Amino acid sequence: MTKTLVATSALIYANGPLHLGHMLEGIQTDIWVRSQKSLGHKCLYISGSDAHGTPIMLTAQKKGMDPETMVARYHQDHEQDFRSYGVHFDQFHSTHSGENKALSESIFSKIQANGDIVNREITQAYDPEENMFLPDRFIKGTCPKCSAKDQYGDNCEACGAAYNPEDLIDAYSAISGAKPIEKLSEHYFFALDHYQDFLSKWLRQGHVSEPVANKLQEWLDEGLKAWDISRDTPYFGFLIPGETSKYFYVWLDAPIGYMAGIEAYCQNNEGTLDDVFGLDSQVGLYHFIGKDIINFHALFWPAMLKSAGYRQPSAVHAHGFLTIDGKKMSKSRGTFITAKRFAKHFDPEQLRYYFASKLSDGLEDIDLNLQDFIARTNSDLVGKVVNIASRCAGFISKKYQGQLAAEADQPELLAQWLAEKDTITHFYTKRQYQRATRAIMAIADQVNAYIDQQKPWQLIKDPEQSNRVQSICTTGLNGFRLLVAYLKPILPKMAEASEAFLQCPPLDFMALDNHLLSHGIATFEPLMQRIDSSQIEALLADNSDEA
RNA sequence: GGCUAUGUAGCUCAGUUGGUUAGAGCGCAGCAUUCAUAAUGCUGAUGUCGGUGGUUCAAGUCCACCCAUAGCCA
Repeated sequence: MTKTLVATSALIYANGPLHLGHMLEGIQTDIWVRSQKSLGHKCLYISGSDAHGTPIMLTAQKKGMDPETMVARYHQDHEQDFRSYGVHFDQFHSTHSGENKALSESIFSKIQANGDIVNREITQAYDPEENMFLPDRFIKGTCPKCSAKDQYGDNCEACGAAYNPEDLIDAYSAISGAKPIEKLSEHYFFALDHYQDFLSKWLRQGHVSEPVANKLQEWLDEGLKAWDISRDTPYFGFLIPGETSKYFYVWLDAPIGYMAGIEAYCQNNEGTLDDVFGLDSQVGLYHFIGKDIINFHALFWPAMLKSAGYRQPSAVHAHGFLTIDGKKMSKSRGTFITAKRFAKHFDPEQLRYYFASKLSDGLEDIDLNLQDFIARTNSDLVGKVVNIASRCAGFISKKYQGQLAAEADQPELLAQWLAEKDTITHFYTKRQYQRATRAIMAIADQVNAYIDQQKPWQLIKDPEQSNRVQSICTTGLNGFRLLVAYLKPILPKMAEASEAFLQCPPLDFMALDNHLLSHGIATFEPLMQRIDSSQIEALLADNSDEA
């Protein structure tokens, strides 16, 4: 049955270059979308720029440009980086867009009309020199627990303690250095507590995995509280209707950005936003996110949608973080690698395969172990898969004018490898890419073992055995064709090159049943480069990243 | 500090509802092979399953506590 699906990955905060952690999510989602398309489903991939908030405003100030200009620049830069990694969006939109402004305002008023907006005065730290309220992370000071200096307002990096900014000793503004004062302001709150019962049920209906539900259970156990959705000027964002100095908090309009992206897609193509978000929608809606923003996507967002009269996501899929050689990505430790720098030294498809070989449907962090990355690429892709084409193609080109035999030797083997398709596509759908790659490599091992048993390089010496050699290589190359088809969601570029080599139509999961027989192929050319360890040294020595 | 996860061979990871001698790939050792981007095949070695107690006829798998790591705490 053909389904209509929409997948999103988290909108990218538009104040810096893309790094490999962003790529992990983009690649995970892209592989899923490609696999679903290959299965014949209609599947859209929506993402975009997250353009608002204090950090964007301040970064732009520091760079001496308008936030609009900076956001537009990173928007283009990010989409380009994703493209170079084969991550293809049906719509890469922005939260700083007309669609998003209209939707944010309309959702706010629906929520308000539903009685879920409350106003309350709160006290907040205020920078008297910059004349602005300070978010927690822009207040620094001495940790009240361990006395470490220059710690952020929410937690201490030295001892790990969590506290409130007012607990800091000798607090100062990270922007001006001034001592913050307390100031009153009226804020808008979304009455999340009205959705306590709704969310308790929703979380246990399979929309999130059990570990995620357990995590969010903490919030429910403590009792949900109203969520502050407004910020005072100066702020880069959308003004709250009827206000002149109060804006929507960035996390209010960020998830609405998914809707804006879909609406923009519909305007350029077909359908309406309501097809996806209407209460009777049958479209599968899947959010791929990192584990740090689970609360926004699996508590606040479903509640907002409920209040505003929309459907909820079919599922929220959270993944872990990327570490590099076991360490957190961090600029100071030199383990921060931008997408651009990595792509200068490696074929991005190699990273796609490496990530796939380690990704599961769980929350565990993924480690990019650079030595392991070499081993995986060289042994799986070059040594196993591409090697099959390489070792069969020579015979076919030199001895048979590039023609495959009319019949495969041992067709039952091909049937067996083809029968693995359902298992493999199931793993893709379940986001168990590690299992998918294992299943695929197990087939590659079988194809290589088969060729080894048949020893075409010995048979070729006997003219009587010529037809057998041709049909053995035909079996080998058809095995290769299936392997490439199975890998195509992960390696779209290598698959295209292989299609050109095999001179066959696009290798979709839906179109694999007919093997290539009495069929001409092109001359073999290397489809994937082996990695040399000197490339890692070059990557680590390269300091060309944007400051 | 509280909570949620994670901790299995040198490396990266599987281990279903507890059940015979704990698995895979890479790496390593030996053999075979030379068609292939020094690729492939066969054989083999390797683990106090983070620690300590406990439940059980039986625990990597359940329980308690401890240690380490990560994330979250509106």
